[in-house]
Amino acid sequence: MPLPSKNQMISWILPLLVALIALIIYTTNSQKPDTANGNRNLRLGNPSTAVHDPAQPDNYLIERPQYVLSYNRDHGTPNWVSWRLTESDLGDVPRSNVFKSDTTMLPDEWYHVRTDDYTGSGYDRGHMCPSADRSAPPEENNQATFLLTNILPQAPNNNREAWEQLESDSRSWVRKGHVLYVIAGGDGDNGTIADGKIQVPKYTWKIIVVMPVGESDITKITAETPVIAVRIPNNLNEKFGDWETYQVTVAKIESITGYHFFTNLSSEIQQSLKTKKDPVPAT
DNA sequence: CTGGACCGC
DNA sequence: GCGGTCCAG
Repeated sequence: MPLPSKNQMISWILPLLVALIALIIYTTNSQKPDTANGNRNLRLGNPSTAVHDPAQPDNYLIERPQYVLSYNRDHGTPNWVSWRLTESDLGDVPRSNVFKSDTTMLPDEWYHVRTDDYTGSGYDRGHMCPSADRSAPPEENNQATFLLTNILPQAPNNNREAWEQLESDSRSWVRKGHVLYVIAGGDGDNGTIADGKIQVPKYTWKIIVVMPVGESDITKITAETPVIAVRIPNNLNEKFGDWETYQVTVAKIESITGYHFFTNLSSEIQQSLKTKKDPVPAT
């Protein structure tokens, strides 16, 4: 058997080396996800300084191309979910409708909330980043919104009425050319479901920064940029009004949650955005 | 996966 | 009617 030529050696070793290096880069990156500020969904700041570190199980950063969130292991829900919404996020991908445990982003030994945990609870599997906000191809965008780390138990009348109407109006603003920076979550204690594995929040809240038409760069945000914030009761059998009924200041949500929003903006602009209640943009 | 329900526009 | 949110089987 003749010795392999130099060329044959290279044809074997080179791909092997490339594969090895790629594997090293891949594993290194999956342990250290993109820095939070580089993700388009978290440009305004990280409200609870969440980190992707199992030592902080109740403020555990999960970054996806579709949204970024802080997960609370002991609540089985996100603390908050943050995403950017633009016209190019809206498309024709059908609603996946398949709620799934998040098996890729949580430490193996943590409890992984299952779709069955919500069945018969009386609460909806309430999307924070909505399905319809991630309807542009590929399908993974929509499927990602059905991961249960993006879900919290939401009273049906909250989810399907006031909350849904605000989501729908938001998409209407986006179709008129506005880019939105959105962050949503729950606060308070309305008991638990699934034998205590999932905490039900007493309120759901949402903050929306409405960018000038055609702008997505946060340096274009001024003290006059509209901000819409709501905090909606999450009680079964609550009688709900229009979402405008529930408008609050961002300062109110900060004082209740202890989070700090808009930390990537100047303190002057923060002060303005947090203390005003803006009129509702035209839909 | 399908079919059925709700709601608001 | 439609499009959005779900549910149960």
